[in-house]
Amino acid sequence: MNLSNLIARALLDMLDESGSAEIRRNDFAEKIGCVPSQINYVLSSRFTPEQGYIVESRRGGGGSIKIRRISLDRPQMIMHAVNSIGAEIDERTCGAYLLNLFERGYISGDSVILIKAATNENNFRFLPGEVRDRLRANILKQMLLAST
Amino acid sequence: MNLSNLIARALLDMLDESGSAEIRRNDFAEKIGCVPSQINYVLSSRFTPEQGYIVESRRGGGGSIKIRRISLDRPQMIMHAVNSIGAEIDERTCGAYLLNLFERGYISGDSVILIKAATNENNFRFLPGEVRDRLRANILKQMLLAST
DNA sequence: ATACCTATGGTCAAAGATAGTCAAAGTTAA
DNA sequence: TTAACTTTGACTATCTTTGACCATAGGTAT
Repeated sequence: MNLSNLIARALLDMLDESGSAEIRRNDFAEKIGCVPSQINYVLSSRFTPEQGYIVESRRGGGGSIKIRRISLDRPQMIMHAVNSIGAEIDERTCGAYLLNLFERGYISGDSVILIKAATNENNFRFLPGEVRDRLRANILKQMLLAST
Repeated sequence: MNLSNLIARALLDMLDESGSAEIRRNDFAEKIGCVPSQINYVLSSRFTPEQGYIVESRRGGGGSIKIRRISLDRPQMIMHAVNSIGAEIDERTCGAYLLNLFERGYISGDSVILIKAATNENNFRFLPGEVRDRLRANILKQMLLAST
């Protein structure tokens, strides 16, 4: 494992906790065991806006580097959908959500097919009716959040 | 036996274990006893997509070459997997199936992510333990059959 | 206020570490 | 004999690591 990957991994760990991370370049470099400028290299090669991150920094005494995951258009839309789904959803409504997201270009056709397969009522037939829609909501939300 | 066949044989041996192999070109060439570029020759003459392989590589420090076998009989393989899954499957075993199918090139990385999201134990927490693995097996099988 | 000092982070180019390409030379099989 | 396949190495492309030098913010002495 090369140094840059190590650094990226460490930053990712910090980001996982809250979606943002703040470091002091020199301290962090020393902890990792690299020259400070390598932190810049990693940031510019693996934490670009294209890759979904915003990096801000301040120089001088008390300076630091802040990294945030940004919400592109799509992630925001997905989050909005997930939040609006609620605790239960029936198969019909689930299909409507998927069609809508697909038509607006937020999820791929392949994803729709897979999600429909996962949320199909047939998978749940052996379960009591009361829990099926709740289960479907859980699965749907998880899959939307995971979809590319 | 010429060098290229030797190299191909060595790669095939590595691939047999999991359907994928990773080498560092220079090290591997030295072990075999050939110039590094000959590895490229072997890859481009014997590990093409037409022959059922995907080759990916990365240059620079820490770089490497990855080789994956893809399948020419995906439908059969998927059916075989579906049939061997049985009525119940736990999350761990489910992950193993997915990793195996992915490494052999039967399903895409995107599909793996979606299927894992759908079969995650967290989705089932509110259900009694006895039904979770049965439910997971249903969903997994449906999704495998639906996956591209 | 001004000048200076110190503590940060930023930039860039060179060196290092891999892998890729291509064409010439060698070998083999039809 | 000749066309296809193999082997080699010089040159190229990409990614990583390092360090010298630059820029900026805040504090301190005058």
